[in-house]
Amino acid sequence: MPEKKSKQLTFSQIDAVTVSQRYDPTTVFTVLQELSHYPAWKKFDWDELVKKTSSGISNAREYQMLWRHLAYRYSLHDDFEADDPMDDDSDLDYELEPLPSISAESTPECSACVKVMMASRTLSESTPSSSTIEAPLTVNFPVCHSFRTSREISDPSNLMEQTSITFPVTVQRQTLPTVSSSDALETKGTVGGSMASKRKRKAWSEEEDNQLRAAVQKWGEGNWANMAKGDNFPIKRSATQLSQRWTTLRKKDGSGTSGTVNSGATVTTTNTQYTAEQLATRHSLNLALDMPFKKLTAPGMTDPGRTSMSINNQVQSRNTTQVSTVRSSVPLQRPSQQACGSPVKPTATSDNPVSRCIASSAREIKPANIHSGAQTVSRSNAVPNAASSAREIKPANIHSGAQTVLRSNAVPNAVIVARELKPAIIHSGAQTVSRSNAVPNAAISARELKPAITHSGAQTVSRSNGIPNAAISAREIRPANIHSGAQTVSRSNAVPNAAISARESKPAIVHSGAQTVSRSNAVPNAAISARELKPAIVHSGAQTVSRSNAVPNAAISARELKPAIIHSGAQTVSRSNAVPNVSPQFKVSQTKNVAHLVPAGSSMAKTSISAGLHSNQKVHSNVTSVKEQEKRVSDSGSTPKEKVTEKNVVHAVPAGSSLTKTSISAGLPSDQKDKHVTSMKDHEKIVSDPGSTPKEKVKEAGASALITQSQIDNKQNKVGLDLDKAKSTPSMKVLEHKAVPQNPGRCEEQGSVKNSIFIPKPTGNGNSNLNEESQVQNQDKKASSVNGSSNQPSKQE
DNA sequence: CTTTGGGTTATGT
DNA sequence: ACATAACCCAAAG
Repeated sequence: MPEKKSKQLTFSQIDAVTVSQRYDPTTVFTVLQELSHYPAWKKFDWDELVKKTSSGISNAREYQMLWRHLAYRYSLHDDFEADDPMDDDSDLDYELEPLPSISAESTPECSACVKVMMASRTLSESTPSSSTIEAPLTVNFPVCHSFRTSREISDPSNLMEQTSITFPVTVQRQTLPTVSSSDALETKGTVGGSMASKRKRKAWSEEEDNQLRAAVQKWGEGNWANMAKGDNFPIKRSATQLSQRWTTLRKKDGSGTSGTVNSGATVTTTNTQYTAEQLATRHSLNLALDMPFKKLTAPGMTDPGRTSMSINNQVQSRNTTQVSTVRSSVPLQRPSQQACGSPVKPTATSDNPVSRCIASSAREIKPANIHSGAQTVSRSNAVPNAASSAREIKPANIHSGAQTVLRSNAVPNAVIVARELKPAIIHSGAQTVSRSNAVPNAAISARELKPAITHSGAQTVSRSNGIPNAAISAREIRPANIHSGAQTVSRSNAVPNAAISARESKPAIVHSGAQTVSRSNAVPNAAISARELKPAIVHSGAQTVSRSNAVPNAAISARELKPAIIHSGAQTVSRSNAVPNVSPQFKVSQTKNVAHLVPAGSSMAKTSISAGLHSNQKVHSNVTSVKEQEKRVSDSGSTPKEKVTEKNVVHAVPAGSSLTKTSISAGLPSDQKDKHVTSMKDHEKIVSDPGSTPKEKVKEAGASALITQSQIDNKQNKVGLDLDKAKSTPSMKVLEHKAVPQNPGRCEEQGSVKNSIFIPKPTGNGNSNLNEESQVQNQDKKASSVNGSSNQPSKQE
């Protein structure tokens, strides 16, 4: 029995056994529960507590002792008549480790312990609830106190044995404490009859959101059915609902406005994530304690760092969402994977400069939350001949940290590999597979970089300076959302004999970032290839496979550049100036797939075309609005003169040349009905409905909308007839760029689609994306004709 | 089975 | 009253 107090002790399994030998789990939980309900501002009045307690403890000193044992490993002595005063809190200076180390094996057992304890409690109390959950629960107890909980095995000699026990556990089903206050639970047939209310909506609570995030983290997106069916899945929603909610959540998280960006160490609600085990434990505790989870704060503590017991600590740290007093300075680790309480940085590093020839690998580094820490697989200084690899680095949230697989200085002959870097959300961090300085003969590869959302971080596979003979490859870079970050596979300066390849870069949405496979300056004998660059939507970013200046003997290839919609960005496969002997395999200006062509400059930093181009939004907004109006029109049969006001139009905000200035998404309507990709359907619908003759106005505010040639080409053939039909709706007012349309006759008259094509203007300075950008702006804004390819935008009645 | 589109409801302005 | 967001259902893929 532990007797000595010491700082940062942990509540060990031995302690648990000690407690359980002495007290019934129900008693323990009751005490904790009562204490947790105790006003936080109040100093514990043990006498008062004991008077009211339902734990069965009648002695205030004993009550206090139990608490202190749980919270601070205070010794469980038998002498309750001790002479030390009750209000002596001196021992409370010695708190337990907030996140004690728990072995990977014992974690599920802890969880199981809680379940069993919960079961015992609910059984003993025989709550008058109707339904019960019955399931065999196999628990592998190295050291535990199962005999008490099962109430059937009563041989204490088994105490320290390692046994595997299967409990027939029957748990009373209890209502989830997750329902928000505004929601009633009456939906699911509480009283035997009325299932009739088929559409009782139930708002998603914060906790449900977090649970969903955790579930997605565990099962991945798409397995909604499995989640919904999952036995211990806490969310009682259908698969469809899960899916829908997830899309909503993603949007939310992607908006970056929901307090998800934290500068400090504290965690806000939306990004707290839980693993399934955590959730299970948490839920079990909820049930066991019969209390809302948020009340598990260490009660009565003035020091928020203090906690009640180890398991409580874990729970607390997972529950930073609503417990304002808990400072989650120590990010939670996935308990089943790693030991709890590991330091902030979940790193697999070989930073030791002394060591040589080290291979460091990290598999499945999956911290739940990385708020300010860096997840790094790195080797820092002067480590020759090293190989570092990281597989499946899947942080759920990286708020301000950098996920990095890098090697920084003077690392010759290194191999850095990162596979499946899948951060769910990177808010401001940089996901980088890079090597920076003077790294000869290196191979850097990253496979499956799939951040779901990158807000302002740069996803980069790069090599910057003076790196001869390097191979840089990135496969399957698929960020779902890149808001302002740059996805880059690049090499910038003076990199001779390099091969840069990027395969399957498929960002779903690139808002203002530049997706670039480029090589900029003075790169002789280089091969740059990009395969399957398929951004779904590029809002204002430039997707570029380019080589700009003085690059002789280069081969640039791009296969399958298939942007679904390029709104204002430039997808370019180009070589601009003074590049002899080039055989680009992909000619942009002649392909249907790339329409909105902006000559890419040499500088990556300057390729953020966003400049005032949110035509996308305009188009979408207008389309959507018109659609809706049309709907109304057709519904009413009238011809209302409705206006689509500028609310639906995203105004042109000239963006600066630097990436940091191109956060177009900020100005975008938060909701495009989630139909970015599919909105062309709306187009079709609009123009294809000849029945109505709405006199609608789609106001343009200065800037004209843009629909790229790819859109036109992809859709126009299909829509062609419909477009013709659409002539019958001349009252619809949409701007049009009559710029060398492939179907000029049609486009000119329909007035329903703005069409603009930008042919790259060969300038004297191919580096100047700024110039290019401004040209685009000019084209867009002033509708000035560049190369005669763009005409004045016109409004039609 | 999941996603998508549309309708409905709730909430904010 | 209107606009938007959130939710639910049904159909499409």
